[in-house]
Amino acid sequence: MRQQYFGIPLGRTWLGKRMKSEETRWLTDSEQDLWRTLREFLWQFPSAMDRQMLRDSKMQSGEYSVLAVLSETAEPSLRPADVATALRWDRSRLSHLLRRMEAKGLISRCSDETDRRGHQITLTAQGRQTIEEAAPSHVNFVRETIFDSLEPSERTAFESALPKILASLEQQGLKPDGC
Amino acid sequence: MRQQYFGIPLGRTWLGKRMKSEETRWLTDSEQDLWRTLREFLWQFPSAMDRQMLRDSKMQSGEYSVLAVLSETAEPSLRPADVATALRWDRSRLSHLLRRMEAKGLISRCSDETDRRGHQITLTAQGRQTIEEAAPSHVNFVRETIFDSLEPSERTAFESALPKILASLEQQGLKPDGC
DNA sequence: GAAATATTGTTGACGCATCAATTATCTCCT
DNA sequence: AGGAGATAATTGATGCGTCAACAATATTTC
Repeated sequence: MRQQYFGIPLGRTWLGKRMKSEETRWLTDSEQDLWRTLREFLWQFPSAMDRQMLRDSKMQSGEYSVLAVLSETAEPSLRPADVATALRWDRSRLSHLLRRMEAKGLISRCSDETDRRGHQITLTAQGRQTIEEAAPSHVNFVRETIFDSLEPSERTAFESALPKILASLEQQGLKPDGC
Repeated sequence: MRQQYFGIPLGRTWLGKRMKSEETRWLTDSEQDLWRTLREFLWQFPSAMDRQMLRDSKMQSGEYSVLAVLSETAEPSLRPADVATALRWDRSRLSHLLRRMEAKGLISRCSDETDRRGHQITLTAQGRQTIEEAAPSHVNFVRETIFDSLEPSERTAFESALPKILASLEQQGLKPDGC
């Protein structure tokens, strides 16, 4: 049988002397099928969502996320660290994005008087209008591609499985810097 | 109730006159919960996988994919278009990556005599060694984070649900250029 | 209260993905 | 045969994410 490195390596014929097959639990054929599908989903879905948002709202999905966090909070303004925590982003990525969003007029920054290391981020009127206009087509995309595709039992399975996968990611110690 | 733009907009109070609420099927509370979790998964998983591969194999996951396709084929060499089709990538992305991989010595390119527009891509000995060494830790990561987290019923649900989601993405007409 | 340490946020460099434009070659059609 | 259009692959410009390094300010510790 031919080696299968892509889905995930299957064949063991190539295993050299320095590697014992007991050390690795290779994927079965059906596990490989699922992995290939999942990998395609992980690639295609965010890519399609970005394209939809750029087409319909002239926006990147990261900007939408920031606007959403700002619009949902009860506070009049938030600090970058709060937004970063809410989105589980590292601070550097957020800082770059906030600079671009400020240049576009979607948010405004002013210095925080209580903690002068930080800033206060505020949604501008234009920022609020932007997300209000972008929201309907976005929810439409998510509903049509995700929720309309899922049977109730499948949805339940997603609800129970995804948090477990996320928890196992935590254990891997592979988080980015700022989280 | 406060607006929920992130998970996906929930509130309708902000809906202005130019937009009728009937036009958009907003998400319910429990749908929003799932969407937030899915969104985090879509972000965290590829990011953690990239970090694992960079840490353990000094490689980007895209390079792994290309090496895998080349190593799995029965042909001695492939054309870029074949690799692009297998991975569902656009040709431009692949072209840039192949240039970098050739510079690293992972693959070699020579011109195709039967169709002189194209090239033949071949896995070098170093390229084969690289993927063989990278494979065990990669499969380990996938098994520990995905398969060890899934109950049999959840796995079945993923197997039936993901292809349906992918099919609905196709219908959206949001594919990149080269696909 | 002062020094050590932690935290907040920014910046610049770099690698990668994406898009539009381009070149070279092939195929089809008359 | 010859020209129109399709296809293979590359290139350059641009924007974003990541990382390491840094500056400014808070907090902790003794």
